[in-house]
Amino acid sequence: MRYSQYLLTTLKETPADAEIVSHQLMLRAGMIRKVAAGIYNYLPFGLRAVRKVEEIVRQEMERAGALELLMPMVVPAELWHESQRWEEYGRELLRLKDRKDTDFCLGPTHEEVVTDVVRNTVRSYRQLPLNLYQIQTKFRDEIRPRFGLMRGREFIMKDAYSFDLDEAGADISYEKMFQAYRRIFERCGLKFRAVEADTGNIGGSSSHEFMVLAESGEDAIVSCDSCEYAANVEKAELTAPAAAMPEPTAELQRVATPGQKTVEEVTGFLDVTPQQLVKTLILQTDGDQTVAVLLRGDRELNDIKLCRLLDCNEVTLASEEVVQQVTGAPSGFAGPVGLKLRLLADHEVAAMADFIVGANAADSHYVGVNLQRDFTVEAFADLRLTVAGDPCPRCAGQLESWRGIEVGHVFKLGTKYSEALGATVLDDQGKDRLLFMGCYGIGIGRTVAAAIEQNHDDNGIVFPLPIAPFQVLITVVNPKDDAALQASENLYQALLQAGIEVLLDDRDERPGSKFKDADLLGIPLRVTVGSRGLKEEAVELQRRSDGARTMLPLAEAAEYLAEQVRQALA
RNA sequence: CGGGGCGUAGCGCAGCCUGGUAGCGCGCCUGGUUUGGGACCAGGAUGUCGGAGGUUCGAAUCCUCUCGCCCCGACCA
Repeated sequence: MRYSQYLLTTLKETPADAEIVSHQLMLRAGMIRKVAAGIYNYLPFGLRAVRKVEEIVRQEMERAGALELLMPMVVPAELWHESQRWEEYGRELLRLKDRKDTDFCLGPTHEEVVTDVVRNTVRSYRQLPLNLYQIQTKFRDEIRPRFGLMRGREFIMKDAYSFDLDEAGADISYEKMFQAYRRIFERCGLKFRAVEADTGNIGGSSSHEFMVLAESGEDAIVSCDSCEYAANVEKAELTAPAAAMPEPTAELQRVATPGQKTVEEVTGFLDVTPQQLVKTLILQTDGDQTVAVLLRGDRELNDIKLCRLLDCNEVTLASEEVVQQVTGAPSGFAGPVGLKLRLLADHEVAAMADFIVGANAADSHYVGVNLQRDFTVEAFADLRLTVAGDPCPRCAGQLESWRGIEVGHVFKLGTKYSEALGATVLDDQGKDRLLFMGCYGIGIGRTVAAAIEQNHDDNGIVFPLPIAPFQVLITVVNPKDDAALQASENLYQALLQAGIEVLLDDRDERPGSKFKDADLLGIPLRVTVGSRGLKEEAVELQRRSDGARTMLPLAEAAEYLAEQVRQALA
């Protein structure tokens, strides 16, 4: 491709509304342009990177035995009614009506549709196992899209769905996809970790997320420093401390704490540590239950764990009015003593004695509080958010924490959808059997963004070669210099012949601008053709990754570059 | 949806408080000089000041409403 004929408008200045570096660079390098919140144009240069990732995904899916199909983006509501998700999915599901007033939605994921395909086409266990995938535009009406392609409302996703006769088969399919994902992200040149994850509203029994490690990641993950355990903090388990409940030593006593509401205020006022306080959260579920949860003062609630325990979809902090009504005090003074509410406590609380709680009365707390003696709870459970330093649930190690960008997610679904939609096959006994499913997603655009997040420097993008829009960039220092123009033209043609993806910067621009653009665009191999080198019948090769420069004899340059590309792709 | 902020040329911004000719830098177009790290000279184009209503002789500026966008929280590939 000749730069002079390409649509590639780079920006010198960073657009004001881009916050994270991948978004800024994608905008500056002319990869994407925003159309509306969370909705983007993929410009030619950006689309090439997207296609690269798609191609790697395709190859690995095919290698794993999956078959590509394409399902519609607009999905009739009927299918979503069958799975109950029309009601359950919430407002991320963009609903619309056609001219006949029939309900449709824009597909945010395709379990229903693919299950419909399979129930209508697969009759026998002999057609199994089956894995169908597509690469398609999804729409989720996110509450808050952000960070460019990192969290769009419209985004390109690879989604695969496996179908097996039984759970053992489904486990094998899951493992195959797991390995395929590893290969995909390795080939994309990413540093990542597979972690245990919550299944959210996709449902199913277990899942793993593939996290690209990056400071800007929206997810917190923990991993063990001595075993293989790694999990999203939402999911990370904590085993109950073995310590027995300590004996009370202090009397229950009410103290005045005027205006001291937060944990910091109360502990500061009483000159104690947050570890000596038990906070009482008054929460409401989407099922309109009100419950109280006890946590050690320095801990945070993991609402996903609580939801699982309460079998609800959402918990929110109760409003000031509700707190006032159930505790008889303004928020900040709630406590378990005498509280008439369902009362749950984190395991850690069971190991505490002589602690501090709110007194359910304005401006006062209790000190010297003890379980059993002063109040009882309905149950102890694992309810808090894991933090770095917590013990590993699998071994004697300690957990470390990281930030990650979720680029892939694999789920074991079981029979949730096959049961809802009635997807069965006949087994070897001639009996109907429900299919065991798995589903597997990769955010294509997000993977590109994550790769940039992980591979850039102050001057711009540093594309890993396998996903670079072009592999080689030829910079003609002065296109008015006929010898240089001719030499670069020859090199360009030779590289095209060799099947190399090459961009020839033949613009009549000052060299400085071209070099700046070259750095910004991040094409892995840059060849500079100028009079300086041509005197020695040579061109200069500079690697974007480390800036290393070498002179290449003109006659061998094409072959050498082609070999470099081949090696990088091997 | 709650909280915070912003909408003025393609991009980055000033002007608004205290109403009176819409500006700067970069980019873009034309011509010339220049050519190994964002050149220089000369000339040029570009705005319904997010939108609607109001106040006023007069509104980018003041008032009301509205739409959009960004950031922090709950959702997710």
